[in-house]
Amino acid sequence: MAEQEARFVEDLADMDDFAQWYHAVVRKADMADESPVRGCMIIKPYGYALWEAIQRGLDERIKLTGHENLYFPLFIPMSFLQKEAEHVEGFAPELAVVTIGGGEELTEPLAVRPTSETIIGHTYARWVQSYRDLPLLYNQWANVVRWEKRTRPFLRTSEFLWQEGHTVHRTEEEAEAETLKILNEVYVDFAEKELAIPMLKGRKSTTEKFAGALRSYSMEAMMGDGKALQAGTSHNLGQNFAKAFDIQFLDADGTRKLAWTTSWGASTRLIGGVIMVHGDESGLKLPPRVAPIQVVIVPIWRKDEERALVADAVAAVERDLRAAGIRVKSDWREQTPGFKFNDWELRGVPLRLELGPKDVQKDQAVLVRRDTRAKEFVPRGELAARASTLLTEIQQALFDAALAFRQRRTYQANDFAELAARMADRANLGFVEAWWCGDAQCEAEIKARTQATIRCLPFARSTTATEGACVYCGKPAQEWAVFAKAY
RNA sequence: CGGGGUAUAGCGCAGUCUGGUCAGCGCGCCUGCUUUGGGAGCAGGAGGUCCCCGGUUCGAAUCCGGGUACCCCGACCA
Repeated sequence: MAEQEARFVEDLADMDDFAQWYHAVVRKADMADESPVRGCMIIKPYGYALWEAIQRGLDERIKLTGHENLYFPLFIPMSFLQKEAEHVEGFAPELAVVTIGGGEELTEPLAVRPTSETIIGHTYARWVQSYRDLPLLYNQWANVVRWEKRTRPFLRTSEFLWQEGHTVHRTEEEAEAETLKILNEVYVDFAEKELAIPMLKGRKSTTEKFAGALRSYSMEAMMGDGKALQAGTSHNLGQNFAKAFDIQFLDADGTRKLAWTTSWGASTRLIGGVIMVHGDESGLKLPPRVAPIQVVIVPIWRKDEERALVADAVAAVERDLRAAGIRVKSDWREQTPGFKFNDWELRGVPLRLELGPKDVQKDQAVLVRRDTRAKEFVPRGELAARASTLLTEIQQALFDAALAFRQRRTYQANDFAELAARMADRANLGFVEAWWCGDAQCEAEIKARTQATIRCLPFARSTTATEGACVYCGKPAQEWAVFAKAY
């Protein structure tokens, strides 16, 4: 028995080997499967249900902030990508290109979209005539393809699912406001409230910004191994794409003006984030608000009469919970309760409800939290209310735990030696805040020597000083930067 | 794309060095009985182009050549 248990959890127990643990969770929790195509994954129902929850949460916010959904084609003429110099340089190395269609060589190769700024820019140029047409606030849910050198399930796949928003504005201020609104009111709000992942918000350094953007902003999350995950980006594209695709409008003053555009995206990578932020040695821990199953009912019985008795009680409880808006599932598989307990913990279901003959007798049920494993006996009539309360508490507890972890693993460095030491301490890896002179050279050398990149120049600084010495060169610096190793 | 590792049943593996009763084990799966409040037991059973293509040989999971995919470490990126 002990041996079996050891064998069952062997891959998960060793969280020190985080990469191994991650792969094991993805597979054992039935989130995804491998595909025959390099770098592409099959998202299984349980993983896809989580993605659907993410889509719902983001889509709702995207629409609340005034955007509409539409859809552009998968293929983009190669010439479109070449119109914005920085953009093509950034994406050319990872393009998949179609050269044959219907058995015949195409006159112009078609890129499988790595992102849609170009084809959308081309189209927006026709849609925008007057300042009265602005702003254009559109979003699309799509798949994109980037031929990545190294892939990992959810975190980096050759094909991935995402939403990409593309907007056009009359003024620079309006475009900047849009960019920040998306970051704050859509991405961070969703990630923190629904995924229970605390986010660090900030601006990207020039090196790290989107290819073709004027300024990029991102939200960065700390994973369980202390590495950073860029979880959502919002770009102020300035007039770069408007110039490249000739998006102009006649303004109220009678002059033709170049428009200002933005783009922003969040992807299936968020699923990887949920796994790596909340998971533990028993597997996944899903935030209740996005968990495909919020309460799993494990019925317990010995004899047939008991089973019938329990079945009635389970059906009634299931109805109650469903009526309270809780996503519930009863597990009637022919397995022992112990097996099911472990199985659902592995899948990260926030609350387990045990119901056996003894409970039917006492008109109660047992509720067990996934996060703390705290167990309580609850009278039948109070189950739905208590479950709702617990789900809310778990949601908050997951966020609090993640925030506490990030705070514990966030350091400051005064000089390069301190920064390097932090990045070398694998067991306590995390974010390091430090002054940076703004020189890309310093940024590059830090990266070469420590693997750490500037995740962002955070909006909220943990120092009141406005100036310091660059962590690398020691020269006067005004930028407060967050360094980390990243996925 | 460089360096390292791996590919044998759904999963995890042994066998490969030294070619020939070598198609094996555990878990899982199916059937039956007994079980069921923290990963059940016994009995019987099903399941494999040994990743693919080519070569060497009387004979290849095993040796040689070439692919493909996955994992790890880098460089590149949501």
